[in-house]
Amino acid sequence: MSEDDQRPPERARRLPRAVRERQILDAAVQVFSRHGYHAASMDEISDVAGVSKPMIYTYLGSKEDLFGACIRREATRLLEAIQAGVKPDLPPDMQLWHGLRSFYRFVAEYRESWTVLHRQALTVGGAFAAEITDMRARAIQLVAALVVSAGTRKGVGEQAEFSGEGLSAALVGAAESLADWALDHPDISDGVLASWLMNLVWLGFNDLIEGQVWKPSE
Amino acid sequence: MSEDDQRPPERARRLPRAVRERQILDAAVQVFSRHGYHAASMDEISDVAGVSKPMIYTYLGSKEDLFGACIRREATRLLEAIQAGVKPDLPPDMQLWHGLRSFYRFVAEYRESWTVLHRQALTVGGAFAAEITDMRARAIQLVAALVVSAGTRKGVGEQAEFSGEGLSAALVGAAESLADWALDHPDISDGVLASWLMNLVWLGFNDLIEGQVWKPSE
DNA sequence: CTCTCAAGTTACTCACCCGTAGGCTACCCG
DNA sequence: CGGGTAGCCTACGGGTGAGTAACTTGAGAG
Repeated sequence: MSEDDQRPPERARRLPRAVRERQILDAAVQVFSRHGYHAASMDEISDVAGVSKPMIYTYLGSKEDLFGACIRREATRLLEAIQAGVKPDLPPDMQLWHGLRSFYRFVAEYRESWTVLHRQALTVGGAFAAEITDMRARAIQLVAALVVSAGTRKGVGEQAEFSGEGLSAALVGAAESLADWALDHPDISDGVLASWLMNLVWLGFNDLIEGQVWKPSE
Repeated sequence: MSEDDQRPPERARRLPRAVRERQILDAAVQVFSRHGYHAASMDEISDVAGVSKPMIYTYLGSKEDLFGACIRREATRLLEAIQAGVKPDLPPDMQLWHGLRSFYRFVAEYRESWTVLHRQALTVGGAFAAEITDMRARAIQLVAALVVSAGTRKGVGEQAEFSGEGLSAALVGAAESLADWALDHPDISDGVLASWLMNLVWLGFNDLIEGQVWKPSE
């Protein structure tokens, strides 16, 4: 084949460091999201990245360092995507709605990022788990701020039936779970997903701060 | 030490197979819940179980078999715990409430079981992930049945703002997430946790089937 | 008392995979 | 043109952990 003389240098060529680093991180996110931290091998990552293994070590450091770099990049992306969608001067419910829409848009577009952050990051243990847990805690407190803001606006404080933090944890969990569900139902738009959640949660929450309470009827 | 002559046979002794199998499974759940599937080593499990490694292989098979046995035992326990608490002839909301209470009671009592099922099982991939996903799907459909039952009772079918399956996925996620949160707040009783969720979700859901709808206000 | 079989162990093999040593080649600058 | 440096690779060391072979010991049956 005379083409073979022309084509073989197709792979690799010399590229600047920054580009390689991005390729490696992309490959790493992909492989980590598929297999999880421990089952992912550096060989596979280097293979997917189209680069030899020592490149990874010289550019990004050890496996743990690499995973950390993935986590941080994807976490930053997610947070920026959400913050870009939120409008701080709207009322709490509209803020929440816009945040949710941005969130679902992100998950749909970067599902591997979401998988790594949501499922795999916790299984490593140690520093990363703490980092992720921390980020999630910040998200919860952000939501809690909205909830409490809406609550005090109506003159309701902490009560037996009402724990801002607990409810926010539940709400964030509901959002995450619905995100997972949506991965299997790509035809549902982010607006619809956000609306479902608003209807489920915000209406119930509104009742609560209006003084209406559900009690076991027995 | 003359006691050493009496005490050394304290570890191990000869025990019937069934007892050893339980010890091994207990140890495996403990270790898997701490480290996850891949990071857990058979040596550590055998050590915790107070048994040598070949015992595990003769009784429970390979590492994957062992993990499967753990998953199945804990999943069965969880389902039985929930079913034991539920009263089928009550109205939907009360059924849900009792189910939730049993669930939170189980999580508090067997937190390692919950960790293995919720966090670790999905990271193995392949058959187990499918099994767990399946079980979770059954839970969601069970909840969906309750939700739809309550909905049709009031004469509401599927609408744009209303997908029984989606809402149930969100609800189950909220319950799971609140369970994780509750692990860090052991002073909150299962009744309170269940009540929070009922207030958040059921009230909102009630509004929904009454025709009240949240809409973006812009 | 001894024969047999289940309970249990030590000590090994083998594969996999993280991390690195050392060398090669293209591009740039004087 | 010739060095220097940044991009890039092949090939290996070494450690860890799954799974096994082959041995030992106790307890009950005849």
